[in-house]
Amino acid sequence: RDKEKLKHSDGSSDRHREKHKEKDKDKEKRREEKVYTSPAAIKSEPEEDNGFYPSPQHNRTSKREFEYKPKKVKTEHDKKAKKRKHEYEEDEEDEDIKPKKKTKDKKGTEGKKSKKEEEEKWKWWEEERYTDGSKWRFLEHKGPVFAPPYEPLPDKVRFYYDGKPMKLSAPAEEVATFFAKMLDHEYTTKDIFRKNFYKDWRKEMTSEEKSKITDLNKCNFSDMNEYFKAQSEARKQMSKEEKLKIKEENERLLQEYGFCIMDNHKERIGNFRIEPPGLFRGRGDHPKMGMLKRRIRPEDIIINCSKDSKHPKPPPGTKWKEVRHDNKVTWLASWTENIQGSIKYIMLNPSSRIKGEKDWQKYETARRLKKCVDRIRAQYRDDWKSKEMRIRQRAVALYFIDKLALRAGNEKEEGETADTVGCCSLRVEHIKLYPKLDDQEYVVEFDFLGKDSIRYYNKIPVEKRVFKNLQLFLENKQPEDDLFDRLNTSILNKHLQELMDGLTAKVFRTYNASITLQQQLKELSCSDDSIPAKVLSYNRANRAVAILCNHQRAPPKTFEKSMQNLQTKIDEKQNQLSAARKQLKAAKADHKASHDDKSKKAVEVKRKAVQRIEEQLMKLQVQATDREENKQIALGTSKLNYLDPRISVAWYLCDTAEDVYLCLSATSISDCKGHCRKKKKKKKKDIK
DNA sequence: AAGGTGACTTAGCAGAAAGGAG
DNA sequence: CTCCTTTCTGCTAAGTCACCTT
Repeated sequence: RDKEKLKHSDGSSDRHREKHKEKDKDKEKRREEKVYTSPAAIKSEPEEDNGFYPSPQHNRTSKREFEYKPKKVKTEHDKKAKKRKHEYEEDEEDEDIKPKKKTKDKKGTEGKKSKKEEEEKWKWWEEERYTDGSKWRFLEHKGPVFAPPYEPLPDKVRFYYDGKPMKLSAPAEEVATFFAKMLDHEYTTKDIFRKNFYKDWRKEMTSEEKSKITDLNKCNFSDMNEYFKAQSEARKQMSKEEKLKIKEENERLLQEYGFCIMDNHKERIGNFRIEPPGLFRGRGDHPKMGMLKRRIRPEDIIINCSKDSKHPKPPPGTKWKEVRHDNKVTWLASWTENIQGSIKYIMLNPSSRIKGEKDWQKYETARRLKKCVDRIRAQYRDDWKSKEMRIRQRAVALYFIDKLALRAGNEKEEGETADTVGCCSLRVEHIKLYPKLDDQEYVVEFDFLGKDSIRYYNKIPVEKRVFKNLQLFLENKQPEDDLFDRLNTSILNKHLQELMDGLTAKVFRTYNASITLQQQLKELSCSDDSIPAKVLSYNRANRAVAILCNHQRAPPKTFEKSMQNLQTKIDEKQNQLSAARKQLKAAKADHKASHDDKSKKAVEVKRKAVQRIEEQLMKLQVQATDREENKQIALGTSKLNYLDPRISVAWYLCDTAEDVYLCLSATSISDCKGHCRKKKKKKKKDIK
């Protein structure tokens, strides 16, 4: 039955629903009597492979409530919840969210915890999505939290110009403190940073200050810097009570401003605090580093909420720039930032329905790509032979995106941002061709800065046709010319859209990341591995993905030290082990001599001890390996954005590939539980 | 087609919080 | 309980991509 549903689901998704709008509306009317709208059965088709990362399945059993009654968030909702049918779930979970109430009396961490549980209980994935492009029907929130106002420095903290103390006006002083706080950072030694800072700082000075201060090199911020260091030290030394007070205040703020109501549900907001003013810190060689990021006022903020909601109030004596009611977007508030002139948004937390749906959709698109990726690959290989240059370029670029998981590479405005590239924006200078390199033929060397100015360096052998094409693309070009001069992301994505509905360049990254995890897990792990071995296998699989996607990190500052510590522990353990082994040997000898019960028991005891220490040693060694391999690799990003969680859950929960297959056609843990009942209990609590 | 804009996802880093050893 | 290490979270920059205008 699952498979039947599975076939129906996402392939037809929005378009299908669009066509059947009328029918949908009709169903909506009948919602009262019939909650369970099961899709028509469609012939099942055997899956062609081992079932990893299979086709999608939707298991939506109820519709979103369209008529919103603000006053009745909980009650109405609860009634509806009861009507829903969840065939797999356990009773304890058959409850929808009930905003607070039972948590109100308990406070602090307790309250937080149970709130989380409540949110988990709303199974938005079992409800219908909007099909008309709207994102919500009702939205109410309290608006953003502004950065605290500037507090002038105490008089004893001095700024010196040309060796003489100088009292700055509040606006100039504030900007000076931004610089003073960063004194230890190497940013402040960079020319561009200093130049940009100085230029913007002058704008904040009084005319008197402007005429006095003419050279940044004569400014001495070190007294201010000391002061801030002392402050942060004092913060660390605060008493427990003081710390608790701050924590409570933060919690209060979170409770008041950190949530909104969207369509009957209380949802966590992602970033409800407005970014405080400061000096812009771009990544890499950014031409705007050091510029002043100005303070955002209520007059800069556009509020978005529903008409029939209680509108957020601007702070006393201020007004919003605008209040609008646009339910085609998901943001609650926005403002225009002054460095790049781009818009910043306040949006919901990833735990929210609106983010979760999008995330799910992303993986469903990747699953659809899996079904037709062979066809697409065959096509681009064919296109390498095209008579048309633009098609060859498109095909080679797509090959890179697919094989190397490169980003699309939009054009960017020169001089506005750091000079970074992606696939379509690669320049001649970023690749080198080697007809022969060591024992390999047709090797391409990539060396360029990608997103966040992270270096991508890779040497890979490519097919002869690709190589020849690259040679062709390079003909008569200068190093700074575009490699793909007949291609850009919009051309590429238009082409991809024709190959598969919803296909864009980034889908290849998602797909290849997830499929790599799956293959690696299968390859690296063994069902009866110990837990530490499983952890290592998982991390290695995760690492393979991170390497594919070039997710790097600066080695942690304490890396060497913590590695040494671990090595010390390993050495100690090894000593322990050899001591234990000696004792075992002695006990054995003793037993051989006496053959009595007592000595036999002693042997057993020693044997157990050896075994235990061996296990501990192994655990430490695994940890060391893991950490060493992870030195410069960031696993978090792929975990968060590229790996379909169903793959991990299925792998963890199941002992055989067959189990994994079954679990992957499930859409929820409760489905999975049905397949792997035995393992469920033991592992359930670990799975968070 | 070119260029600009808006909305949304993806990214690494710093500091906070949690965990664990002594 | 304290102190240090490790892990998690918040922050916000930097991408992608659709859509609009000219």
